Amino acid sequence: MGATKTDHFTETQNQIAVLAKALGHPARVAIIEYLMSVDSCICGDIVNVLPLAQPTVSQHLKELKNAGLIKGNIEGNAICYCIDQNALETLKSYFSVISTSLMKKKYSCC
Amino acid sequence: MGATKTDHFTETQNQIAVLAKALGHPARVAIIEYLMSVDSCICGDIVNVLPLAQPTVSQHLKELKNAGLIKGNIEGNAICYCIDQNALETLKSYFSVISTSLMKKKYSCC
DNA sequence: AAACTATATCGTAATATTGCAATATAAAAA
DNA sequence: TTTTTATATTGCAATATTACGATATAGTTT
Repeated sequence: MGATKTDHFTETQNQIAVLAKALGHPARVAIIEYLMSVDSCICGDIVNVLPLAQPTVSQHLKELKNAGLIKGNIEGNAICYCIDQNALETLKSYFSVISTSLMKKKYSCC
Repeated sequence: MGATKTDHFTETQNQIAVLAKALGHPARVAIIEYLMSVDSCICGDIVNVLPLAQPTVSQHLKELKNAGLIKGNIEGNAICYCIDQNALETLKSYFSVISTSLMKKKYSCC
């Protein structure tokens, strides 16, 4: 069918999946890294940095925004995008907990 | 066209995207969480824990394995799956660096 | 106002994902 | 050896994603 059964999973599982899915494309990872590399949020530029056509980049930005990973403000002519710190913090915490917990267990049967 | 332009991005960008994509479905997040919740790696059970049919679960497991997030060993009748610590460590580090770096910048123009 | 700039949306083709019934495989138990 | 148990594979339908040309929108500059 192709439609994800969202309602069968926990809030957290769905939230992590949404964030992870948004980062499940190298272009979108590249966008985040670019937004990191510039000190403040940046208006424009993003299209010129990526090896993709403008509509494609626009679409990727939309997906990042829908997932809550970035925010965008209209700034006159251009649009100012920047990373949503909360979303990144969520991912950091989630994987920190898992990874740390794994190390404590020293579990390695495979 | 629908085919990701993998070759235009960095090694890291592609690696993170592969791992993130694998976690881009709540069922696969749930699988990781279940593997965490049991102390050692577990043979069987996974199908009974998820609200999905056996072939669907099998497919999700395959994707997690292809992405390098889990490992599987044949254990007689059953198969023993467990989390690949390295992959989780990679994700932890990646998001830690970004999140910490963001906090230092205290960048919040949007 | 006309031209330019930055970004979004529409339409569409190619491909990928999700889900499952049916079936295959292979080890274990009877 | 037949049956049971655990998992994988195949085939297929429904849907989603990726990419981009063409076009729209809206602010800026001239």
